[in-house]
Amino acid sequence: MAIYEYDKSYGRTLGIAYTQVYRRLAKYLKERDIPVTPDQFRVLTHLWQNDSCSQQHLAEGTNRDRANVTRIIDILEREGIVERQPHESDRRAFRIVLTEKGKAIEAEAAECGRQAIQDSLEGVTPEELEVCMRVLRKTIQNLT
Amino acid sequence: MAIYEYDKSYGRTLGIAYTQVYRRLAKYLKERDIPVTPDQFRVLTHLWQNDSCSQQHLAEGTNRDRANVTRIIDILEREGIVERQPHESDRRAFRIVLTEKGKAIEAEAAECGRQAIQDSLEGVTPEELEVCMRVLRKTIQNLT
DNA sequence: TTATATTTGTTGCGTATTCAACAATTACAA
DNA sequence: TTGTAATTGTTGAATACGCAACAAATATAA
Repeated sequence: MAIYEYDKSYGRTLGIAYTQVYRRLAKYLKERDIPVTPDQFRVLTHLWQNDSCSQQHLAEGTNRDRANVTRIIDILEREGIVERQPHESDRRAFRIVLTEKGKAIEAEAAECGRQAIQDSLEGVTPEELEVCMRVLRKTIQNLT
Repeated sequence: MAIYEYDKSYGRTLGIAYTQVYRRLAKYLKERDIPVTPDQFRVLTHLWQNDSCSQQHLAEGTNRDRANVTRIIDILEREGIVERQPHESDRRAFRIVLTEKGKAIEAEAAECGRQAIQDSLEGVTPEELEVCMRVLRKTIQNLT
């Protein structure tokens, strides 16, 4: 069997590219003293676009499981960034709402995200990016 | 400010695509009763191509830090898949070597990897994949 | 209405990840 | 050669992730 170059495979390249973007985002957030990790950022983006949704909804929207969301909300709540409020009609669920602090963070945190992505795409043409995004979306679709 | 669609960004799409491939690989490994996680798989691929290297070398080759490699090697050693052997000329370092079991796993595990990638790329043309890989490599280069 | 199934969130467990600090060893410069 | 760097691996702490099991609440079927 010919040697398979694992480290040049699609899966590996994808993994390393993602990790690098993740670390860059973490770096920018830390530099600006925004007390949020990239994973928490992911949950927050969903809330910025969709405030006061349930943890279940957050889990679906961030491609994670409920247990995970429980713990991330625990931390965000401890940091005073979100609050758990009772759901009006379903006593199993919470409504996760942004606090003022949580809302105030958005502009700067979003700038970190934009900057990380901009860094990562330097020298890439819009056409190349379009094809790349299409492939990534296709991958997601194929595996979902 | 216009609403920024975080969930359609390059960073998010990259993250979700990677997670999906990761989960698919985990699924295939589990189905075949290969006692290795995708993260351990990553370390193993490096050893299959480059046996008996140091943990530092493994960390560089897998885009992780040394602490991480220490713990993954702990697990792989406990599972009887690799062994720590003393380095001939540097008493700080180990040589990580595959056991027979570690070598025997390769064929089947590699098949899991290939299958996961094949699943993820169904319907993607070679030309599209080429562009996508170029963008991903560029991202890695930009952020390294 | 009542019994059963499903949904929502939580918790335990094992693994993964980064950061910072540390000891032992090695490399290097004065 | 001796004192200072740097390197290698380890550990602790905090966060993250997926899976399985669980209780409480809700939905649904008999």
